[in-house]
Amino acid sequence: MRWSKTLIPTMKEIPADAEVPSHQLMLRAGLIRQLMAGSYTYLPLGWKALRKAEAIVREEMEAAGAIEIHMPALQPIDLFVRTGRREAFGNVLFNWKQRRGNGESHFALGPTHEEVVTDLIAKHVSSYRQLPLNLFQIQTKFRNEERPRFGILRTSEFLMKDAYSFHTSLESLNETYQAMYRAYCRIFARCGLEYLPVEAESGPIGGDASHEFMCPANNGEDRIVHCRATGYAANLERADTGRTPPAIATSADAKPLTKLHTPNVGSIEAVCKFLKCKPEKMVKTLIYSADDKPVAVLIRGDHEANEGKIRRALGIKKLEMATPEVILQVTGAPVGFAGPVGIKCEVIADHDVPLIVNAITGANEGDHHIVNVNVGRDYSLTTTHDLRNAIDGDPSPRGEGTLELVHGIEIGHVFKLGTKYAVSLEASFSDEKEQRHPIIMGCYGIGVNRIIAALAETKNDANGLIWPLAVAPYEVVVIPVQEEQPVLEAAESIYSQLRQAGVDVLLDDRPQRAGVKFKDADLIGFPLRVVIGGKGLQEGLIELKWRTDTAPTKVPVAEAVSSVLKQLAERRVQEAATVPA
RNA sequence: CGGGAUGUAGCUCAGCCUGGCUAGAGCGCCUGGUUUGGGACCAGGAAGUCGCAGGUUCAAAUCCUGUCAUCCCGACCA
Repeated sequence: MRWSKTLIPTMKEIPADAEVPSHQLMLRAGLIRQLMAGSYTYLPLGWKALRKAEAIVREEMEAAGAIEIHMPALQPIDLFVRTGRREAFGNVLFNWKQRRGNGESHFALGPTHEEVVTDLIAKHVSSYRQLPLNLFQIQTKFRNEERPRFGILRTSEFLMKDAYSFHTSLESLNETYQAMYRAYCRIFARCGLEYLPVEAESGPIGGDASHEFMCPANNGEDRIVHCRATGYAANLERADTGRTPPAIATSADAKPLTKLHTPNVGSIEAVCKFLKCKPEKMVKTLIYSADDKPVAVLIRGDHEANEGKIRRALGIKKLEMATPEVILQVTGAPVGFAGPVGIKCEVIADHDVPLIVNAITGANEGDHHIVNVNVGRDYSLTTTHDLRNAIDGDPSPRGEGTLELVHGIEIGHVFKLGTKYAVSLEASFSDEKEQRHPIIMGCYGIGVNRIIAALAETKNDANGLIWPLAVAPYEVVVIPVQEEQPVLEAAESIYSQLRQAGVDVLLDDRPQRAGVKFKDADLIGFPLRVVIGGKGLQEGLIELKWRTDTAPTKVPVAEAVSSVLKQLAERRVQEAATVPA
């Protein structure tokens, strides 16, 4: 392609609306333009990169045994009603009624396709002989995000690869799950992304039923926990800590219990300010309603409670914050003054709570707190649990090393669904003995746009983007640096030979000064730059420079094309070396 | 949906507080010339319903009310 024949609107200045690096750089490099909040046009360069990522995804899915189909984005709302997801999605589901014939139809735009694909299978698969089956598509998804954000990191319309597998047994599901997991690792590695598979909140099956693939990035929306020593990685919601129950004993330094008047001072923050103390000296007493029974959960003042862990520790299903009436009933005080001393309900505590010597807690009396609260003397615990979110420096659950909290961009998710959709949409199979069973499912998603966004976010320097060869909008840019005949002819010749050799090459044929072309090439981040200039030509040399290198190498004009081909081949081998088997 | 900020040329912004000339600058764009290896220079030029609507006023980019849009924080996110 010739630069003068395509549309590459680069920008010198940073658009005021763009805050995160990927958004700024993709706009400046002329990859995308915004239409409205959460909707972006992919310009030629952005579209090329996206399509290359899409092609890699497709290749690996097919290699892993998935079969491509294409389902409609336009769907009947009825399917979502049947699975209960009309409620679950709420306003996120784009849906509207429209006249059709004499009646009115209620449509939805697909936010994902579990319903459509399960309906398809329900109608066309009835025997165990037809399973397992793994279907995928690469298609635009629509979600009415309450708040689109960060350029193309969170949009209301995005390209998703979604795969759905169907099985007669958990063993078969696990086999496909593993195959998808491996395919995902290969996809992200081939795209040149740093990625971390993390344990995510489990689905209905439990255990290791769900993994998210995260790209560590400062501006990622997700928080993940990672242990470098053991490789343990998990979503913050899910992450265990390696802490163990401490000895529960009253400290020798325990001071006398004292009640203080703290008028209208309810929150941890307010109490700390009022009593001039640190949050880690406080015990947060959260009153929950656990399967409709009140429970007090004790957490250190500076920690965050983790409701999933609380639910598991109590062995219950339904957990919600107690109402003010229930709180008044068990504590005798309004919200904000609960404490473990003399409380009238079951109490469970996080491991760190009994370690606080002379703690500060609510007094179970309006407008009062008590200080110098100590376990054993003032309240009792028989054991403790892991009930809070992990923090930096916690021990790893795998026994060695410490946890580190990092931000990540979610680029993929693999999930064991079980029979949830099969049951509600009546997808079942007959086994060898003519017994009917619901089909067991798995689902596997990749945000294709997010591959590009995550690359832009993490692979850049002060001059611009740095693309890996595999998804770069063009692999090579050829730059004639003067408007002189011999220079232009040499550039044209190298360009057409590279094209014939199958290289994805762009010729910067704009009548611009060298500086402008160099700045643009760096900003866009073409992996390899070929520069043809008057001085060099007189010596019979042209320049090759990788975006990742600081200095160019010079090669004879006659060897220009073969050198480029050789170096590209070498780079491809290098990039391939990072891809797991 | 709660809180905050911003809307003036394709981009970045000034002007607004304290109303008053034909609404400005830099970049980009067009024409001509000089230049030509890291975002050149000179001369000339095109480009704006000052987000939109209403109000106050002799007079509104500027003041008031409403509204729309965008961005950020939070809530939400199968």
